[in-house]
Amino acid sequence: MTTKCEDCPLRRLDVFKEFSKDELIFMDRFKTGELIAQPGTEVLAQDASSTQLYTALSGMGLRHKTLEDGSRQVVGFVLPGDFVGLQTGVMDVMRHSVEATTQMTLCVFNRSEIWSLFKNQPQRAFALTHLAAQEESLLGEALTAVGQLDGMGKVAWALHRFFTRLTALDLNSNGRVPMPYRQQDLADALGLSLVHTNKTLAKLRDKGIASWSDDDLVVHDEARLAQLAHVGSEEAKPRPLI
Amino acid sequence: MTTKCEDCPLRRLDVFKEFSKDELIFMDRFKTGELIAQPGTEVLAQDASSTQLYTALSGMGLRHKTLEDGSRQVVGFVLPGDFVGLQTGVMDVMRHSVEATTQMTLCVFNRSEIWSLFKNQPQRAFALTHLAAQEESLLGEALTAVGQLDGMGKVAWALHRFFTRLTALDLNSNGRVPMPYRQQDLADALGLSLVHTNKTLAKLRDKGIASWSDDDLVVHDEARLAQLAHVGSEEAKPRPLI
DNA sequence: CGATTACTTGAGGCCTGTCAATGATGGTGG
DNA sequence: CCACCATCATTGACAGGCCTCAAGTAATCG
Repeated sequence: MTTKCEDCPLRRLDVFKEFSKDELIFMDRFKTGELIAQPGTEVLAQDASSTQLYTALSGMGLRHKTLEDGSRQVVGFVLPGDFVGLQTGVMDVMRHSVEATTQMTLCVFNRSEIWSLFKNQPQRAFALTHLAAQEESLLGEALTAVGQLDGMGKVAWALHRFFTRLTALDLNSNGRVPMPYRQQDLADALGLSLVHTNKTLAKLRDKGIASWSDDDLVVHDEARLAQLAHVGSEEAKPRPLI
Repeated sequence: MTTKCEDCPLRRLDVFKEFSKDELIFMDRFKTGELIAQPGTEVLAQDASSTQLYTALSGMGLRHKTLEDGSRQVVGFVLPGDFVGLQTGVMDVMRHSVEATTQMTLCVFNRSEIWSLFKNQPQRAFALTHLAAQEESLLGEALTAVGQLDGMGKVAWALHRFFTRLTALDLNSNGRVPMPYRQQDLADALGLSLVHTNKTLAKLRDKGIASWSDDDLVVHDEARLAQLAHVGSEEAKPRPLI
């Protein structure tokens, strides 16, 4: 038994734009099922094409690229509401892998239906493009953090962004959000070594700014964290959900 | 007197997908004029919205983000055929600035017409999304290079990617392509200091692999450059032009 | 011809990577 | 129930790649 789009819990969050009645009906036909991905499972593979596209409904994962020498760049964290598979949807192949770090539930769409979305549901097509632009924006921020900040800045940036995104998803309870990743994942996202990432996290913990352990991130001083991350305080604008 | 889309020189290049007769007619109505941007001019400003979107017709520029402490991250180089303004088109504001480094000619579109594109020209809307996905892919590669490679690798990656893109645009004459940027621009793109970038370029020159001076990049040993950049040899697939 | 911009080169120091060892936890099989 | 193993987090020591500071050259411009 799968969730009907009408009953989708994500849809009610303020971060997501509202659906018209029409859109809801279309989405319900567009959605062909649900996929349960176990932790460690690869949902989409780099350099491969897929006939299916997904929207994360619950659980978390990450996007990463692997170089031939074995090093790995984490290019993003997949949270509920994120669309995955855009690249295979419009360009044939994925340029990065997507893997589940916790158990994930994903809404499944057929790639072959993408065209009908553009042809019959311009609003939904626009939403898809909006998400693509948003993803581009996110990657630009990540590139800026990795390129311009020092170790402390990078780690602070990542924790702050994560905290903000999770808070928008209403997963923040008293300054605590779930963060079910390994330190190695964060290190690979920031271009830092595992050791240095670990020591930097220890500093943030000792200073009483933020502490991350046992899959939970607790932020004690958000202002200080934002300052270290060199980010202002922008509220999240509503984005589409697909 | 502006170029008609039918006569657009870019359209004939193999990198770009072909237009249908219908699309050509639509694009000609969609295009409202041309903008000549002088070197150093800002075409689109970070955190601002614009009523106009552009496709670069000739000349080169760059996209960059500026932090409040003055440091700058170059998030991309704008070449002929590149669409700029997607973010302001679908999300209101730009998250980076776009500036011309040479004189540029840009095709101008009205942002308000974007919706008619989605409503009446699903093929063109799809093309736009394709470009967005491509841009995301490019940023993912840049992030991987900046995050995982050492100084030599980063510089080699940038030169290789630049050389490949310019070659696809048929701007390669005997292993020489125009590269009208400052070393500081490259440094800001790679998260390296100007000094270190300069010394790394000198090494590549001394080894006879590639030399960049006087706004021209000459690649003498593409295979070695690709190896240093940790990239395989993938041919460029045709992409849409808007 | 002074001022400005960009490129080049050397010297010194620190941030960050690498190596290595230890602890903590959880799963597994005897 | 307890060795055994695998994974992940933690900490110290050391080295090196890259940054910063600084000075000098070359080219362009008003």
